Amino acid sequence: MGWDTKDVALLKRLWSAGQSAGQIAGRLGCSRNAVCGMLTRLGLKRGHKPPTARPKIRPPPKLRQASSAASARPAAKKVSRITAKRQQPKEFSKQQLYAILAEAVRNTG
DNA sequence: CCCTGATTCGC
DNA sequence: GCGAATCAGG
Repeated sequence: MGWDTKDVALLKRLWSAGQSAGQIAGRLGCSRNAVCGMLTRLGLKRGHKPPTARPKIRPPPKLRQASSAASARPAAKKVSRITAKRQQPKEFSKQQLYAILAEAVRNTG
């Protein structure tokens, strides 16, 4: 997932527009985790829920993937909705992107 | 039950 | 720096 300037821009735009990480993730074609992580790295976030309780208590589930640092994977989403996954890469035309953006801003602005 | 958000971990 | 794994709350 090479985060291009446009990707980050779209991410920030949709995020600011009020879109959820899942939505942005879907539009960008990546997992919400990537989007959320990106937002965290960018220093965005909405600051809704404070670090309820996530110190660093991570059991020894070592060995996560065993290949690329951050890239491919069945992405079987451990948590919830383990029934079907997105197959189509979801291609959005510029017009379509502008459409969703318009809709997003329409909702927020 | 599902979705959503945030953090931490491994490369 | 990136994505995945994972918990926590609504």
